[in-house]
Amino acid sequence: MAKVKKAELDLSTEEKIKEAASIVFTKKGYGNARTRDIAEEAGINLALLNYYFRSKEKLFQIVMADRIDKLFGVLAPILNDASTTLEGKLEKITENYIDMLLEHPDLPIFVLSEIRNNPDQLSNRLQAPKLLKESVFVKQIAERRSDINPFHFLMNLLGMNLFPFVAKPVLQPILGNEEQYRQLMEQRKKLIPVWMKLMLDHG
Amino acid sequence: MAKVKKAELDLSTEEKIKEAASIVFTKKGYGNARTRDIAEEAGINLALLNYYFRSKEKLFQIVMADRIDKLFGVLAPILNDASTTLEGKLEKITENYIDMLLEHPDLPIFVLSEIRNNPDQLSNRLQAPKLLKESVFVKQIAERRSDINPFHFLMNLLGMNLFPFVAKPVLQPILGNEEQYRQLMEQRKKLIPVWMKLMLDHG
DNA sequence: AAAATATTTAATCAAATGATTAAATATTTT
DNA sequence: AAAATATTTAATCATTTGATTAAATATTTT
Repeated sequence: MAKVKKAELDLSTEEKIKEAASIVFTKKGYGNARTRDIAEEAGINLALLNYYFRSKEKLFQIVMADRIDKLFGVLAPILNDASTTLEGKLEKITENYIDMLLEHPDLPIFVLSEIRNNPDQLSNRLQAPKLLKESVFVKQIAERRSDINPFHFLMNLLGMNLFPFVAKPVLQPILGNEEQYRQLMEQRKKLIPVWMKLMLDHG
Repeated sequence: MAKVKKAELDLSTEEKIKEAASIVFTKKGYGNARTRDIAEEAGINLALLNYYFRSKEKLFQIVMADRIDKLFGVLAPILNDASTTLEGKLEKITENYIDMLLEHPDLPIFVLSEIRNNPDQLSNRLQAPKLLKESVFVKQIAERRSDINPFHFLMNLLGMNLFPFVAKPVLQPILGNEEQYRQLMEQRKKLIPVWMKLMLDHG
C-alpha cells in the first residue's frame, strides 16, 4: 500500500500539472500562457512545475506532442484500413473527427497556430504528411477520380470537418447557442460523407 | 514643398510602424510579438513606437481592425448584391477569397487565433455575423434548399476556401513546393463553385 | 535666421515572468 | 522508530519587456 500510495500521488501531481498545462496552453497559446497560470490551474506551487518539468518549454513540448497525437490520431488507424471501402472511410473519419472535436473544440486552432509560430520545430516532426500522402485512402480517391488531384478531396474533407471548429468563435453568433451549434455538427456527421460522395462521383 | 515634406515623412514613419506591426503581429501573434521586434522591423527606435501609438495594445488594436477588414471585406460587397445569381456569388466569393489568401496566406490563422485569445474583446465587434446571417446570399441558399440549414453550405464554402490556408504549414509537405501549392489553389477557384453547385442541387 | 514645434534617440525604469535555492514537510525504506 | 529519499513551499534572482524621460536633432513657422 505504501509503495502504491506514493506512486499514485506522484503520478497524480505530475499528471495534474500536465493536465493544467494542456488546458492553459490550449486556451491561450504558448506565448500568452504564464507558468503561474498553469501552477494555479493545477493547484500547486510554481516551483513544483519546474521541479517536475525543468522548464516551460519542456512542459510545452510534452503537451504539444500529446495534442498533435490527439488531432491526427483520429485519422491514422482509418487511412490504411484495407478492409473498408472509400465510402466507409469517409463516414468513419467524419464521425470520429466530429465526435472528437465536440469534446476538444479548441484543439485545431491551438495546434495550427503553434505550428505557425514554430514551423521548423513542429512541422518537421509531424508524421501526418507522410501518413496521408502514402495512405490507402488517398489511393482509393485517386482510383475513383484520376482527373483531379486526390488532395483536393482531402482538403475538402478536412475543411468541412475542421473549419467549423477552427472558426467557432466567429460562427457561433451566426449559428445560435451551444446546443444549436452541437446539433448542426451532429447533422454534419451524416451530411459530409454524402457531399463527399457527390463530389467524387459527379462534376 | 516644406509642408508636404513633413507630412510625407510623418505618414511614412507612422505607416512604416503600422506595416511592421502588421507583419510581426501576423507572423507571431500578440503574445509572442515583442515591441522591440516591431521597432527593428520598422527600422526605428523602440521609443518611437510608443511616441506614435502610446502602447503595444493600442497599436495591436489598429492592426487588428485592419486585418479583420481584410479578411471579411472580401465577402461584404458580394453577399448582398441583388444583381448576381447564387452561382455568380459562389464564383465571385471563391475567386476573390483565393486571390486574397494567396497574397496573405497567414491572415486567417492570425485573426482566428487572436479571436480565440480574446473572444469578448474581438468577437463582439465583428459585424461579419450579422452581415452573413441576414444576407441575400444566405436567403438565396435557403430558397434553393429548404430542407437543409443554409449555414451548412456557408460552412462548406468557407471551409473549402479557407482551410487550405489555415492548415498550410501541415499541408505544404503533402502538396509539394510553393509553386505546386499555388497551382492547386488556382485549380480550386474553378472547382469549388462546381462542387458547391453539386451540393446545392443533389443529395 | 531665430523661435517654435515635431521627430528621434540613448538611457533608464518598473513590472512581469521564468527559473532557482534553501529550508520544511511528507513519504518510503531500513 | 530512524535514516534516507521524495515532495512541496516561500522567498528570491535575473532576464525580458513594455513604457517613460530627458536630451539631441530635424523640420516648420515666424
